[in-house]
Amino acid sequence: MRYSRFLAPTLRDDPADAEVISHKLLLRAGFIRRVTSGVYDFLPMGLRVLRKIEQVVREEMNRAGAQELLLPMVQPVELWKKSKRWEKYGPELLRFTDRHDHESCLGPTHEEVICDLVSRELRSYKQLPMNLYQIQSKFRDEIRPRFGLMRGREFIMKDAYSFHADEDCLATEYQNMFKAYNRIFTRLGLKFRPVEADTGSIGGSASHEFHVLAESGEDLIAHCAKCEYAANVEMSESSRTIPTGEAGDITGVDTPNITSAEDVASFLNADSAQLVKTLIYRITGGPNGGEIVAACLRGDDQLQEIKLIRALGADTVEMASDDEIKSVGGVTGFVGPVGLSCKHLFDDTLKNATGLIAGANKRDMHLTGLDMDRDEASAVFADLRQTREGDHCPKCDGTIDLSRGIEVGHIFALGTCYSDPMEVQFQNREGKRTTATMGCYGIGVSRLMAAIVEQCNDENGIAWPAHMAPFQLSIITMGKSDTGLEASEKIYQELLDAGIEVLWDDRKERPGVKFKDAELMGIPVHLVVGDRGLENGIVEIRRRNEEKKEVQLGQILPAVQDLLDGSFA
RNA sequence: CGGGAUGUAGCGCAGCCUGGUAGCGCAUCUGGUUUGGGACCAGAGGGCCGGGGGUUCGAAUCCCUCCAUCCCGACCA
Repeated sequence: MRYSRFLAPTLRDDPADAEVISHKLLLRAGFIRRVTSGVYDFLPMGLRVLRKIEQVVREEMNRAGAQELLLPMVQPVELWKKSKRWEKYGPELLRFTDRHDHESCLGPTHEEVICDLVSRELRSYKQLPMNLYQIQSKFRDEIRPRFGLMRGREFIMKDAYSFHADEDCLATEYQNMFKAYNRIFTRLGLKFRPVEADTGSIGGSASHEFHVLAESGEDLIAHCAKCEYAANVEMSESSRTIPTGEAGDITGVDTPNITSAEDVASFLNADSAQLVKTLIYRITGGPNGGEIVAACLRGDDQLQEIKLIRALGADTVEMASDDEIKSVGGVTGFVGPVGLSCKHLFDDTLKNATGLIAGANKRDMHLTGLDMDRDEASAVFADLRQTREGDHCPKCDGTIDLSRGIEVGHIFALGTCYSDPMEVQFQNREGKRTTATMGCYGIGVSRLMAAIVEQCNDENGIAWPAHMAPFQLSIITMGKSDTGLEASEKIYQELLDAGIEVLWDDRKERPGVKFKDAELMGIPVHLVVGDRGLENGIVEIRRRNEEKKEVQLGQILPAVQDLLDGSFA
């Protein structure tokens, strides 16, 4: 490709509204442009990288025995009503009505459509197992799109769906996909970690997320420093050492205008772990919607809302208003479990605890000497607290570290939660109609592009792993004499004929501009053709950010191939 | 949807407080000089100052309102 004819508009300054490095660099290097909130153009340069990522994903999925197909983006209301998700999915599902007054939606995921297809074609257990995947645009009307490609509303996803005659077969395929995902992210040159995950709104039994480790990640990952244990903090189990409190009688103490756990603890000269923090929530979705509940934790722990939601069997929860707190007998700032009329859940760390301090549900007063076994004998316990750095690993005697991660893949063992309502059935060996068991497996392809940049960048721009770069090599023609252009053209043709992806910077720009752009775009090998070298029959070649080497004109191809091979090491 | 910030040329910004009819750098176009790491000189094009309403003789500037964008929270690949 000749740069003078190529749409690759680079910017000298970071766009002001880009926050994370991948967003800045992808905009600056001319890979993407924003069209509207959470929706992007992929320019020629960006598409080249996207295609390479897709190709790695495709190769590994095929190798793992999955088969590619392509499902529609527009999906009819009937399928979503059948799965009950037309009601459940919420505003992220973009719905619209066509000229015939028929309701449809843009696919945020494809369980409905694939189940519909498979239910019509599947007859016998002999056709199973079957794993079908596609690489396609998805649309989710996200509340807050951000960070460029990291969280778009329209994005490109690889989604795979497997169908099985029984749970054992699903478990085997789940492991197969787990391994395939490890190969994919390894080939993409990423530092990543598979973690145990919440099954979330998709539903199902087992689930792992694959996280690229990066400071800009939106998720928190708890992982053991010693063993393989790793989990999203939304569900990570861990324990902590807690000082035991002195047993005693319940006593009311004045705590004028002192409300926060830390302030009460220091006022009473106690450890904030001895405080019971009581948070009042309203269940906002699910069968028990509207109910007010209390969650009680150690004063120095944070509530993990996802855990609360799971413990309650709710869909969503919200912090209760002051009026709602009052309605269950609480006083904002001085809420405690004693005397609250709503259902309350205690964190596991409060089991058998003695000498606790809690709000008295009276203004300016707390209770001391609370004893769980004596005063809350019928308490219901659950794991509600968020894992903290330094906690004990649930699997070994190691300690837990926290890292930020970008979720780039997610695999689910679904069971029959979709195939059942969607009636994906087959005849088993005994001739009986049986519902297929399912798994589903997603990779955020466009998000991966951003994640790679998050890990692979330096002060000069994007440092693509060589096999992900938009071009393998850039010819940088110096000066303005015709000899330089003519020599460059010959070299360009020679390299193209050898099957090398070449960007020839034939623009009438000064050398500095060309170097800066090639480095910004992350092209791994630069070939510099200048009058000075040509007089002596040589050109210069070098890898991005490395020392240059001189090469005889006749030796260019082998030298280039040598450097390119080296780039894969 | 809550909290915070910002909207002025393709990109980055100044001007706003203290109203007088829009400017700088980069980019673009023309001519010239340059040419081994984001050149220089001269000239040019490009703006309903986010939209609407108000105050005023006069609004980018003050007031109201809507919209958009970005950041922090709930969602997710």
